[in-house]
Amino acid sequence: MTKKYDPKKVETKWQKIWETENAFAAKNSSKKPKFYYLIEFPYPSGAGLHVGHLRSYVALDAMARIKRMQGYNVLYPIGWDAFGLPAEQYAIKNHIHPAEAVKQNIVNFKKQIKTVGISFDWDREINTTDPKYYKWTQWQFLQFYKHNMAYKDKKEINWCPNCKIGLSNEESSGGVCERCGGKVEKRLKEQWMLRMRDYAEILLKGLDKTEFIDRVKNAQIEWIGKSEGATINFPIKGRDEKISVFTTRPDTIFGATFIVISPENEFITKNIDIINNKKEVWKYQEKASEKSDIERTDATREKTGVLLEGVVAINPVNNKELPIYISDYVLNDYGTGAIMAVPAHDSRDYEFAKKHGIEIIQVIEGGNIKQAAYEGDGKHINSDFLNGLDQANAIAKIVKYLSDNNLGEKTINYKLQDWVFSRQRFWGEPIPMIYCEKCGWVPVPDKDLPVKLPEIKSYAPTDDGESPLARITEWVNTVCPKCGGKAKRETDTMPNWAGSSWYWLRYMDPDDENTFASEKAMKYWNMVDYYNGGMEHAARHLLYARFWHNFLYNQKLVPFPEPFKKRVAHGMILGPDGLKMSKSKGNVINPDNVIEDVGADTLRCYEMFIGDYKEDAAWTDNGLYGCKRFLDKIWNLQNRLNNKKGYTKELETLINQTIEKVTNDINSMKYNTAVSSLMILTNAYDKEKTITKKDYRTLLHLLNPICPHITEEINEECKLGKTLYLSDWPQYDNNVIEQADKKIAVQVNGKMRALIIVPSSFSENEVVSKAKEAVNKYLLGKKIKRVIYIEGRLVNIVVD
RNA sequence: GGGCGAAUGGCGGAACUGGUAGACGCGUUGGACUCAAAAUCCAAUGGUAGCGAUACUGUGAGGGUUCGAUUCCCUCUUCGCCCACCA
Repeated sequence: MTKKYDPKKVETKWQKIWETENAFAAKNSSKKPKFYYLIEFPYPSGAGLHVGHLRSYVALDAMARIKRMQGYNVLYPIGWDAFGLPAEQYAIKNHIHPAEAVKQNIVNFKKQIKTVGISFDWDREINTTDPKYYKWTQWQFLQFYKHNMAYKDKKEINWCPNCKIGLSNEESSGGVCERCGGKVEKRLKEQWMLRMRDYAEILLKGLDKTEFIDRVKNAQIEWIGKSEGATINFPIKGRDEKISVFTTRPDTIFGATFIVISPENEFITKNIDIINNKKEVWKYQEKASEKSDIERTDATREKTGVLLEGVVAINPVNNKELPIYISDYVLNDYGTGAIMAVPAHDSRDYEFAKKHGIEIIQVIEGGNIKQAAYEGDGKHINSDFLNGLDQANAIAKIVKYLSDNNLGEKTINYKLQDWVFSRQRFWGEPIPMIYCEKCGWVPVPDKDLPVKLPEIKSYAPTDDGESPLARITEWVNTVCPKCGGKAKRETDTMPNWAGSSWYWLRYMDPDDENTFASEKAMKYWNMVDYYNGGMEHAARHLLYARFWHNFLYNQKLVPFPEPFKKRVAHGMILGPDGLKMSKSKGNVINPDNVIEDVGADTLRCYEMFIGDYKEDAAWTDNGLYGCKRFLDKIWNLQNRLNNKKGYTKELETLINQTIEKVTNDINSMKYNTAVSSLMILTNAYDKEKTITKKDYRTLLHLLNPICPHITEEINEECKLGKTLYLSDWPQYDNNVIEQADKKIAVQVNGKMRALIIVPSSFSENEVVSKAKEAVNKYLLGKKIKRVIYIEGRLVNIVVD
């Protein structure tokens, strides 16, 4: 009789072995082919590891373990993305330095991950809050600055009065603060910006070099938001002044009946002296600034606006006078912040025109303009030299006309904005800049990096919105590196996204003190082959990371332009109630408890079996226990071993099929069916009185990537062969699969009527005649019109 | 409003490239073991009719293509995600 299965004992034993032997360390040079798996490194929160984290860690762990057994030099690293608000807020509340809180959380996370037996290369562990790491984040920021890619700009930013923090467009989408959920206001503030917009085209084109899943690619394309059109200049009557508008439909210019500019458009301030209804305009501007983005962008809202009295624009193609309105349906940060309104062919302009009683001129045939704007294609009318042309030809002609006459030009626009890179917070990388009254902004010299965060007592932001660093005069006051005079440090810190915008590079060479990663290491590891993360990061993080990397490439600081070859996304693990797990709902599953209860291998197995990896799936304890029974069954097979060599004849085909299926399924992230096929194989073994050592070992080997502890233990205990993780991954014999008897479905008129089993050597005629025999009673008195034969699968007999 | 995706038993989910629908697991029911329970094992399990072999029906709804449709095409419904007054 075998020993009882004690998961804890088994798992601790093997985890210790892997640690002592440093079993999963990647080598920076090797004759083996390389493979780089990357999971999004976690934020080490106080709540501890989540079963959702583990779903992706285990998934890539299984892939990584197979790849190693297939002879690859695999890099599968982990680290900590530890800057950010939660640690800071925890620190404010508990009067503990965020670094201390982070340190404690990391200890806990690490302990938790280790009990799951993920084959991370712990030698390469990194931490974004470690000065040795953020030295290079700062250094890279200075590269942006030195190449004129970082600039300071006083601009309207999204301001969260609650968090007292400036937010990027992305972080305040919907007019709501991403962190606290509060309403976002507009506020002017000097901010460091990165010229991400300059990289819009590169980021778009770069997607061709990747194999991201379509969902992710679309998210990227959507976010970059490229559109082609024209900029057209509308002169102001009686003034040496003009309004530039951006339009994707320059062909409709003869239908323009008014101009709309955004309430923030600088045209207003510049020309305020000639505006007759200043007060009304100011009032509208004030109201607009109070509105949150969510109110402003609610498309169902009525289109309000104010006419600028005393100012008139001229349509450059026909000299028609056009009134100018300000309205908040025009966005200041897209295009030129001004549009030519063509109510006949744009539904928003149509709505506005109807409300304000403005003329509507149809310039394209089609639709019913009395009822709604017509946005489709058609023959141009009322359009002078464009008459008779369709949209594409009219656009080409008008664009040429505009540029020939110096009235405008072809323009490409992107929704993508420059990256607001400043945060008025303590717990982030200090931006390594010094302000000198004499010299202006001066970068901190490389030799003085990193600019470390000081030890301070209070981490709360100041009420005026300055970083808490601004209060530490001994830290702020410094000397100018250029002239040696008195100067002050920048007190803003970097956003949370900074540290995660290059971390995959540091993994390649985590201990290098002279560079962020040596060229040799980067050339060797090259692109991340497989990058797993959540859909919530498919737009922003991925865009920032690609931008950062492409920039470094353009400065010849990294040897390849795109960081990630393949990006895949996992589904969430939901609570047993089918809702997203959250403390407040009390539906959180703690992995520690699960491991205590059933062991890590069962947890791993269940997380892979729970459902389609790409989709969300709800946790059920019963499903977990099902996996426990599966492992118990495998453990108990130890009693069935015989002394025969090779595979059991009756099992040979199934074993070979299972090797093929498991290998392919795990490689294509179909973990649930991989587990399922191993369950089928186990059930087949269970039906046999005895099995051979080779039968058993192959099953264990195939399960090893998903359940590494129990499989190694049995393999060792029963002396089945070499330690599994050091052995070659099983190969299947295709001949065995092909020579197996074939199950053939027999249909009559497309209806399933019988199932026959035929030797693989049977010819078509033999199969068909056997099939006819099997369904004879359905054929009596019928005339066979046709027989369809699909080799190895089915015979369909078509009768009258 | 736009884009993408999804819809299969009581539940999670399988099904290659158009070829046995419901694998595998859970749950449920019946049985074995037990003084009893747990655990384990065996059997059944889409629906309807039938003692039964079996027949019919069945992948959100309706139509189409095909020898054959969960899979392809058209129309519609519902849900999810992402984007959203982007000119």
